[in-house]
Amino acid sequence: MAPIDRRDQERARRKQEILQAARAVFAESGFERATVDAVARRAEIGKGTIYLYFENKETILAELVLQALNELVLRLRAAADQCSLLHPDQRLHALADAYLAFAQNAPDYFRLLNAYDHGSFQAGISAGLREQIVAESNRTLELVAQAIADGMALGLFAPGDARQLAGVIWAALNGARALMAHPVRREWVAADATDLYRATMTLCLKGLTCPTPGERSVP
Amino acid sequence: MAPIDRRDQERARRKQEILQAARAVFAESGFERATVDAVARRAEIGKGTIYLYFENKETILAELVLQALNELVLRLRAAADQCSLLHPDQRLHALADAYLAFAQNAPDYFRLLNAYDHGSFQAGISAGLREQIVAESNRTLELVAQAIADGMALGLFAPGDARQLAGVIWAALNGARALMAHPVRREWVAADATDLYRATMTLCLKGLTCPTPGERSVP
Amino acid sequence: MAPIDRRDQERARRKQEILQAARAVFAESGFERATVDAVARRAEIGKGTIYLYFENKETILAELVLQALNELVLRLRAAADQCSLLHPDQRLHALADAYLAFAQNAPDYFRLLNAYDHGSFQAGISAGLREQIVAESNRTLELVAQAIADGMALGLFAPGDARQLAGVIWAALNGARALMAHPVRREWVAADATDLYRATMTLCLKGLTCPTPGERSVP
Amino acid sequence: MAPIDRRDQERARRKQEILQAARAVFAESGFERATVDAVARRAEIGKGTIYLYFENKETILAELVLQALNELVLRLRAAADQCSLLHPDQRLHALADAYLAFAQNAPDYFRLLNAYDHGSFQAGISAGLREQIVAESNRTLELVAQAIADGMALGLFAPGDARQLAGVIWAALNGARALMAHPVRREWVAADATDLYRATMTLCLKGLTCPTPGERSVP
DNA sequence: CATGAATGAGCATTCATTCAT
DNA sequence: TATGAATGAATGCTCATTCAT
Repeated sequence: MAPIDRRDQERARRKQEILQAARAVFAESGFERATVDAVARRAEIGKGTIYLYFENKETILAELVLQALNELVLRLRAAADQCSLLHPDQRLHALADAYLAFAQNAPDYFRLLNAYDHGSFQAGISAGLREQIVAESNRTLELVAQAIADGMALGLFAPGDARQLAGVIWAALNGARALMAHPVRREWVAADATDLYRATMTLCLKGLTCPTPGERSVP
Repeated sequence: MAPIDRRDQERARRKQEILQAARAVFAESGFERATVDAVARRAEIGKGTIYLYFENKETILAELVLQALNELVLRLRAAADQCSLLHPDQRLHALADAYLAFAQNAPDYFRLLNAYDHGSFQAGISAGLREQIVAESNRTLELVAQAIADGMALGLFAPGDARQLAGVIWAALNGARALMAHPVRREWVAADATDLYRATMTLCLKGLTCPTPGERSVP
Repeated sequence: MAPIDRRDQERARRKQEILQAARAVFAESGFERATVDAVARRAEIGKGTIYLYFENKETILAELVLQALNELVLRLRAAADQCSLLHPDQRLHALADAYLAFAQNAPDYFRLLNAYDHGSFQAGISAGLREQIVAESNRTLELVAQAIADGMALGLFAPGDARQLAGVIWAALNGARALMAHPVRREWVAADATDLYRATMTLCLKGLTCPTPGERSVP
Repeated sequence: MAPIDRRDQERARRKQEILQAARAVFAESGFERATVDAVARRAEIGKGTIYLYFENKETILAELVLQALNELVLRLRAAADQCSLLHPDQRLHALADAYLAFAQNAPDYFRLLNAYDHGSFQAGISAGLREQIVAESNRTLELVAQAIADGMALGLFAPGDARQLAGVIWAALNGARALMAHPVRREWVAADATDLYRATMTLCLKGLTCPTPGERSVP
């Protein structure tokens, strides 16, 4: 291993350390309230060091978001692949479950995704990074759209605009998750978060599904 | 009218002026970036005066949120009342439309609702105010739940947990709106925001509806 | 005296206090090294207060420079007026002496003038302020040019471009002052600063003067 | 050539490379704003390496200043030598022209000289270096003083303190150059920089010169 | 010798909140 | 009651210098 390799590796490791520290700090205090100082303290490095690895506070967030999206897409793809031969219903359920699992297992990443979606970070983030995030973000929707399109092709789902329906379903899942993230509303609904989430997917699938020919053609 | 009344009235009017100024300023710059100074300038009063009417910058937000919720509930109730005798399907569609209309006609209030939901404002807001907000917020869900319960009672919707389903539907609508608020995703979905929103409600209703007896009992 | 007047007066007084504190601090450490904190401490006020009176650190410098120039022009004009009826030679000597006196009595102001001339403060200073400074700065040269023009009109000085000669003389005086400001060079020249300064003016005047007709036409 | 010599040579070359890089960077951004990082990048070496060759950022400036002075003295001496047999008037003109040429051909060096004169770099620069700079700086004045002394000895200039007059003339030239370096004042004077500079020298020489005996003793 | 990663003091500026008038 | 001047803690970011490799 050449020394250059070692140095690059070391550099990448350090960057990861900072990112993980930032992930924790941002999750704790929210991006706006979090300070670079706090990130540095968490990473046990000097404040200036952070600026050797990142242009900006905002760039740290963006890189974290990209990382989160990578992880999410990975999980979604794994779920989709595993169910590629099954009924699209099941594939969609699997995608929904993977999404929920991600939100539950990596809640830090999840908050970050939301924070990035909400805030307006046009300045400070390089165009390339922004594009990567958009691309990766779209990939999640594409996996859902593919499952729907497959279902339509098989005549299991009523024909329609797969992308639009993917949007609807993804939005519904997201909404359900957001709803249940609020303790107050969770209390009002008086249901388990996972149950409500599953109910959402079930409801959507019921709306999506073609009445089966067998049920229709009563002699 | 006693002088005390007059004074109270004056005081209430002043408070409203500040709130409306804050509403405009918060909408323009976002809550975090908005400054109390800007609110005072907008309201054409002294900065210190604001603190005679509000404990905090956060309290201003909270009172605005309460106002926004009041307005929303008013609209939703109006929509529900107008459709109280019609098919619950139509009542739910009317609620959804009223919600969307609110988001479009009072975008300032809407941003505020989201900002409040997102931020973590535990400190600085009095418990009483927080409770009022929670109560008013729940009222929106109750209207939806009522429509669903009525539909179930009439045998039009499959029996189930009305609150849970209200949560699901409300969440789906909210998710749809949030999805289409993002230019990037709107582009990907390639659909009109209102269309997707309606499609969401339609999908949910399809999932909710009992197959009609008439359709079933084919002789 | 209306309260508004009093408030304005108070405000102006405060501004002056800050300016005088800044004058001292800038003179001590130089503009670049001086910190706003130090100015605040010197003025015995909070750091934020400074920004109620000035946009910028640079604006403080600019206002000080304007003040310095006002003072300088005042002194030069007084000197010129007092000698308006005498020989232009004497008026120019008076202007030079006034300039030197200013440099010696208000050395803080003088350093500031130099600092401003040297630094590049395009940003941060309002256009209006910049223009005022330029105008006031030119006024000093105009007084010199006027004296020269008068001397030419009287046939005492050889005819020529009064503005150019004013530039030459002013530059020479300035150079002399700058030279003697350096201890090292003062030592080398081994002359009193004031003597060298006067010698400069004398030399210039000798170069300027027309040989008097009476001395030439010896029968 | 011993290996030690080679090493010394190599070291000197390296030092020169750094100095030339610093010269460019300082000229571009000014000494205060320039960063050691930028110098290192320009010199295509590591940042730490610079500190193997120089104690300080300030020392780099000082060594550059010494180099600039060496170059200036070289040029002045060449000009003086070439005119050593001519009328002292011409020698002084030649010195002035050489000075102006230096300012125009090596503006980087010139800015550095001014920056050094202006800033207060007592700390950080070794006493020895400071002394060298003083010595070399004085050498320029000595060349002027010599020309004046020669003129006095020949009876061409009125007798007087040659050093003092050298100071006056040098200061005048310097002032003229500084005046014309300012766009605003150049505009006011409405003259070509070189013309004004020459006019300054001419004026000084006129003030210096003895009325020629032939002109006086008209019978 | 050469490197460049790491450091942390330092800076200009902002802003929610207080309080004397 | 209304005001707005005053405050100072807090923030993101820079950069000369050091030091382990």
